[in-house]
Amino acid sequence: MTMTIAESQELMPASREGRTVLAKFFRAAGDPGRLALLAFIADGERNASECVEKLGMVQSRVSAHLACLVTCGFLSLRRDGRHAYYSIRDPRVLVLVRLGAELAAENAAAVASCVQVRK
Amino acid sequence: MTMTIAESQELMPASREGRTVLAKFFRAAGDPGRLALLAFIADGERNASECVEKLGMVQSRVSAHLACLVTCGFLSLRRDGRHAYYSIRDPRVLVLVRLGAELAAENAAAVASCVQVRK
DNA sequence: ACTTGACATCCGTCTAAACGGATATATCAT
DNA sequence: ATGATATATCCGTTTAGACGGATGTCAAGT
Repeated sequence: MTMTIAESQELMPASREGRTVLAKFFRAAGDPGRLALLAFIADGERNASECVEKLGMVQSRVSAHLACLVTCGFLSLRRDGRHAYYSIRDPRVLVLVRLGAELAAENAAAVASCVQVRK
Repeated sequence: MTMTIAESQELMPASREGRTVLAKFFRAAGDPGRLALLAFIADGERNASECVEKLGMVQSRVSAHLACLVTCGFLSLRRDGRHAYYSIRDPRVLVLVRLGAELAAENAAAVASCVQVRK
């Protein structure tokens, strides 16, 4: 059985549903507010109010974004009393974001000009 | 000057505009159709009609998706006569997608259930 | 028990963006 | 020159999703 180099390690799920999940995962990273949260929390565990204070987003937005990042596997949640503490769930999350940042930065002008993804 | 481990290598741009670009970049990867195109083209250089034929998307969609992937630095474009040939622009693109696929797969059920990112 | 503070959820509004059909452009063949 | 084929662009329609305000829930302090 022959296979190309690209095939030799599976790139992504072959099923439609698998790709849909992967697309959702990437879109979870595809919001500036959520990226700002990731960056802030990458610095160390943070609770929700610290995030609100630091990022100057309204509390309901921050809460929803954090919930999204937890559900999609970027953050983990630890509850303590009335506080909710968020931290990076897996170091690979940071690897992914760094790699994306690297590739995006090399193309920043072009990416910024993309009309399909406008904002 | 002290810094945390997370800070020791820059995670992402600190500026609002930089994060916006990064968010756009991730959203370019955040569409099932574009992911299917990436997977197909990862197998080897393809022209647009091959993509249309293989993926069963309408031609206008495929064309727009491919343009987006080129602009955002996922694919490179080579023109030959009336054909447009697309290939993966940088092996790191595949690394990024694989890593995303890995993380998404570990959380597939949760990701699928995320209400912030619905489909 | 009541209040306060932390967080989550609901809701209406508005913009982003996916979609497919139609059309434009450009290249090649005859 | 004409027609056919490959790709790109335009457009209207529809859904996804970001946003902030209001409200709900739940734990701690008094």
